[in-house]
Amino acid sequence: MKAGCSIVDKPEGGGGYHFPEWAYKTESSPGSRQIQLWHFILELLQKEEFRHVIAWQQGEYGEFVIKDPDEVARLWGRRKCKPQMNYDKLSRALRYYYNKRILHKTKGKRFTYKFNFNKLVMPNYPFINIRPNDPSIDPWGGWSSILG
DNA sequence: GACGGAAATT
DNA sequence: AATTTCCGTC
Repeated sequence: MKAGCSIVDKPEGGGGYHFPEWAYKTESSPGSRQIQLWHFILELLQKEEFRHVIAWQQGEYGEFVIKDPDEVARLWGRRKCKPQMNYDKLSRALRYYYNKRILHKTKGKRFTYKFNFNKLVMPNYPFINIRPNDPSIDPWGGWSSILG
């Protein structure tokens, strides 16, 4: 029993959006669904209220900047019930995504990473049809029209 | 800050 | 398997 930390994950910001059931890992534990870090990142990127914490980088499709590493780590730690989470540990998890081809680092740019959309997200996760709230920013670069 | 090995945790 | 934790190295 983890008091104060619900099994069912709630999206940050209290918005209505969340990934469908099958998008979550259901591995061993029968009742527990664990959100993936990159799902969480996309969730934050989708909301305007977190624009000062993490946001899409204009110009490069799929590239985002963590403007407030401590806050992102705090939010992630809250979601996963890991109060001791920090950017050092969160970034290690992001680094494991390099070999998995989910993300890669934008070298030289501080706190900047980029999703490998074409390689993994689009082919395997068609449910990701979220749109940026700001029309001037289109991280999906043309894919949005295909996704509808 | 960023990287990645190693061990622990869930 | 996907992190979380810890840490030496650059």
